[in-house]
Amino acid sequence: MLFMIRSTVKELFSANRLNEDVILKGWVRTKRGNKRVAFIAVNDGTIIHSIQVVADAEKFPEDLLKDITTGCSIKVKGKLVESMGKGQKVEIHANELEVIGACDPEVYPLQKKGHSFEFLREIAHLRFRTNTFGAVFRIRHAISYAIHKYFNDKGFFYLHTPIITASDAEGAGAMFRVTTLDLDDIPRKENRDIDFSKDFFGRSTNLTVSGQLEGELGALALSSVYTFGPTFRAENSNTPRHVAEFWMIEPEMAFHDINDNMDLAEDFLKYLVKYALENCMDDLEFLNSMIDKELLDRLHFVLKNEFVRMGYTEAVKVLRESGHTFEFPVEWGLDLQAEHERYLVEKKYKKPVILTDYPAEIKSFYMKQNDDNKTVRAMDVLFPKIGEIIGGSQREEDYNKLLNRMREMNIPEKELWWYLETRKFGTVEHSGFGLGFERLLMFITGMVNIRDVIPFPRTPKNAEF
RNA sequence: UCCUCAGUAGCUCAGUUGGUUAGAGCGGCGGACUGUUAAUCCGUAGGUCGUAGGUUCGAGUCCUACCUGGGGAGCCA
Repeated sequence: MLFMIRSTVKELFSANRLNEDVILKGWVRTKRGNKRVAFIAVNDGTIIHSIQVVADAEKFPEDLLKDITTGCSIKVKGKLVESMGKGQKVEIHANELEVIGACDPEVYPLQKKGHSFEFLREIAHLRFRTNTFGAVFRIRHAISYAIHKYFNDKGFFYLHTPIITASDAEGAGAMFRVTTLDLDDIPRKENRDIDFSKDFFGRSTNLTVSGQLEGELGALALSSVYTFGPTFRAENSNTPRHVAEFWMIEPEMAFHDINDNMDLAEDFLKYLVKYALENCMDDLEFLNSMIDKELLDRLHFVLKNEFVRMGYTEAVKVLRESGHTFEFPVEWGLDLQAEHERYLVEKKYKKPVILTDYPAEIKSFYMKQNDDNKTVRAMDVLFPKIGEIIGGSQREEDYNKLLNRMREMNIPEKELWWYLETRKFGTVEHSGFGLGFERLLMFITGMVNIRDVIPFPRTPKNAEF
């Protein structure tokens, strides 16, 4: 054997390489043993499982074995053999060992034992090396891929909507300003207003809070498009379900009404859950055993059951007749509170619920107005434990109705002239929704804090790493 | 932003009505053990008690402000 390439742990466990000489590189999770033999668990992140490397003490200098500590990176050359011990089928009997990068155990923060997620957030640069976060981020990748696959297979086009936007008209939340102005010497107009004509784009700009409006432009030519990109909200939100920078998937479809929209949302979510079950079982089983014993049951349950679909008006009726005492009032015209949504999803129906046809006053200007002149074709998908995972609607395609609504809600029509023009030139019925990628991941992984499903969470007062 | 709980060793926590030298488990280190699985057993080091003020003879403990984190609410994905 003149030349050998490194094998990953995943390959060693899946391919039939028994009794072959192999090279392994990875990071040491634990080392056990005695004077005669050392057992080294090596993980390279390709799979949740670590592989056991067995080193006979007599074959290696004492100092070398001493340097192999939790966290260090090593190269192992040896033979893949059936394990003599219980707990693993195969292991590597080492012939050569080399420490690639040492790791001082006095200061290395990760221990063999479990750590709190709060602590691991403070060492986000190292938490990838834990079983839990390895699993979460492998799943995050798999679901990202599945999203593209789903839409591609359905004939959707991936549309890149802008990250920097000049429109702050949508009202989806507070925005982060993008500027190159000198903050120590801000140019002012005569009336003391900031003179944005001196700014990079010659106008005020922000980070996007949604690609929807631009997505609609694409859909009204390409039929079906989707976006999948970063989204920014400068809200001072401090909850386990909010981050300032997150990833959102926003499909937008021409010739689709609200029912088509709901069908797509349900099919899409189920596809992604199914994809996880079919492709990430190792990681899901780990999460199920260590994080959330009901995770797999819940995933299967969502697949098996149809989502409940009901109108806002009916939901209000159900809540009022429930006999349940709520802290906040339930009354037609008021927005539903978290406790109300939770009652419907977790107590009453015990499955995902899609609510539609909300009062116009509590929803966005672009939603299609119903004939009752009171409600709009909004659609919220509510999930157990997570709450609103999708928000969407059929869009108002009637130019005059849209314009009137914008005036009523003080949306600056001049800034959105391009949005209005699509209703002037060959308008069609269309719909879409926004899925919070991290919220979906919370559901699929069982993680209860959104900061633990995104590699580097951005929250108020925290932009470390 | 509001409500609420918390901050003590590397980690997770205990610390009584304020009282003398602040404890445990885990992890680390040293040793024992012929194949271990979160190994086990013996030994050992390790602390500006979140920060700044204040009350008191005396503060980890009480008070005030601030910082950070958790949970709940709002905003929403």
